[in-house]
Amino acid sequence: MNSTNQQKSVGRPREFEEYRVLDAVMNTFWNQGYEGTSLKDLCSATGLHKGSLYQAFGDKHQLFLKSLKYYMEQSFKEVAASAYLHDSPMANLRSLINEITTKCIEGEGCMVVNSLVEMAPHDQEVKQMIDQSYAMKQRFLTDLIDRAQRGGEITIKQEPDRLAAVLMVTLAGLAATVKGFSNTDHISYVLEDVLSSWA
Amino acid sequence: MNSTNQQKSVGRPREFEEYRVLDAVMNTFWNQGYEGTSLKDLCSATGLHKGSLYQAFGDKHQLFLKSLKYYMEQSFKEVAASAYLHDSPMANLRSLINEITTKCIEGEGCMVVNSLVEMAPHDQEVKQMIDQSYAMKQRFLTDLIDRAQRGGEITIKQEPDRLAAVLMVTLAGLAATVKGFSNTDHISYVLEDVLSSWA
DNA sequence: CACATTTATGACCAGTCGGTAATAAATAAT
DNA sequence: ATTATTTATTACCGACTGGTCATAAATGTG
Repeated sequence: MNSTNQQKSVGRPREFEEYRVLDAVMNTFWNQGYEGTSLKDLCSATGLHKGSLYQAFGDKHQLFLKSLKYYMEQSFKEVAASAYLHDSPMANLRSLINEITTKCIEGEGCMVVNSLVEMAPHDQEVKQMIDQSYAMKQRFLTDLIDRAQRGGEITIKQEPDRLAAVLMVTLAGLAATVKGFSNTDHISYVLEDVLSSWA
Repeated sequence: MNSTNQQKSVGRPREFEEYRVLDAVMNTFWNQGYEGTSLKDLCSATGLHKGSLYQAFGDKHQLFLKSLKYYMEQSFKEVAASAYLHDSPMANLRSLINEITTKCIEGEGCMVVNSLVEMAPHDQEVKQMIDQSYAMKQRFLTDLIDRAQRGGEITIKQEPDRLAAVLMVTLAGLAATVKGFSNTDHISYVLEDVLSSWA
């Protein structure tokens, strides 16, 4: 009901902003992984005591799920805008892919891919969240590719959803590969090379 | 000096075969990760007590490094043979990639990619091991691609090492993506699609 | 003011963590 | 048989794990 931060409710008021805490938690899980992050880590990252964390967000696992959801929403917002800058679908696809690549290199990977690798096989909830996010992104790419194909900007004859799958897998590979490279120059061309092979 | 398992040394003889233990350890780390695996897990996987593990292989981290090295050697041996079956470089490349894809789906991922994602950013030794393995595989692919290009089987005009980088990244992506798919049908065509876009 | 309600804090819990050390057992050398 | 050497087993360690709970503090309400 209260979409703003105004809280007229009874009781002692919160001393933290939820999104800030979620952001700190997200960053910690992002670069330490789930098992590699202790509640102590989360407390020092957020400045909260674990009692407060539990009361506000639930246990470690729920906290992780919420921070992963937060990551998915934020990163999608940040990046999707790049797909509406130009008139040509292919130009939009290129700038979208470029933006993802840049963010991926800056952030030294992607929390979704990290979670996919670490948790998906043993955590049904994480797997489902990633599944949904994957499907949405796949559709997003398929649509762009389809339009680029119809417009003749992509000449390769292959179903749009299969091309989109190639992009999705390559992007996942980028997120993994970036973690082992000090010099990311060589890696930043990979997605461009894939796209240019479709022209 | 003793390349066989014969041990004429003094003292109580070992009751386990080193490679069996390493194999069990490898499998445990492979599908639970480093942080997700406890010494207790390793003991029940190997049937050894932790005292024995420590004496024979060192601490958890050393044990991990040894099992990762074991994985790299074994998996490379298993797969590289596929690249010498045919006369045509492109056919060899295809069967190599197919073999890797199959193994990756069967094993539900790749221990190197898992370790890359989980550990490389915070573990210099793991990072170096992966770096070396990456470089070797990259050269292996570059050589195959170069020959396929000279023979006219690959018509796309792009430096072989850049095409090899595309394959490496896509393979890493496959290893990550496989972890989230119950139905791996859609995913098994991705590498084929990449290769066919080069023809 | 007293009260209900919510949050913040820190003490506390049993269980597990990685790792060590003492001891027992099994072998070869003497 | 005794000894040296290596391995197997077990007990043990302090530190940390995720999680809970009692209490104190801060607010709105009556």
